[in-house]
Amino acid sequence: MEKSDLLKIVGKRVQELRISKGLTQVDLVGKIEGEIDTTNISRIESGRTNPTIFTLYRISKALDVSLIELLNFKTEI
Amino acid sequence: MEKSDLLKIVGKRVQELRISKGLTQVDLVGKIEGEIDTTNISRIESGRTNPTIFTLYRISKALDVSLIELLNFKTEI
DNA sequence: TCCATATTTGACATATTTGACAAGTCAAAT
DNA sequence: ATTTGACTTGTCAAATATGTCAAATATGGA
Repeated sequence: MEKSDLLKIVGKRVQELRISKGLTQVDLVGKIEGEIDTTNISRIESGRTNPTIFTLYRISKALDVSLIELLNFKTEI
Repeated sequence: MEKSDLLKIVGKRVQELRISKGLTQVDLVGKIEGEIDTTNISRIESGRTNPTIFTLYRISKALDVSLIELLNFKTEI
């Protein structure tokens, strides 16, 4: 699988979870430990950046799911 | 959870899978698509670096497991 | 429409991953 | 003791993730 396709899938999953929790990007940023910005959330959700595992971990915690759940895509990759 | 703890868990999981497949780091690098170096495998396995999701994905493919399986730790995180 | 909120995008600086190579460590075998 | 294999560690440069701010664009409601 292409890098860009992987990043799109990851991003869509983040967005899907965020919206299902009724959170805006601003809300999500407010719940994330440490520094982060809607800029980065936007870039991750749109697949424009290749996030590190720790960044994804922090996002998963803010979304009240485990990292494994965050990465549990519908598509098998 | 601390960043360093997360990275150690991820690294141990990579190492555990690699060894269970009877591969050396050199073997693994040989199976990974695209450029990579045993230096990075070593750093990831020891938790000294915070790999991107795409790097972990490439490693998972070389280990013949899905990304989700690679990140399926014993410890719930 | 207008207004407020939400998101995206660009520009820039900083931090860190990654790739590459060299050198070091360590254990095992001969 | 030397060699061999596996892994670690250091350094360097390049690419890129991240952080920050500002501006532009989209979205939805009154």
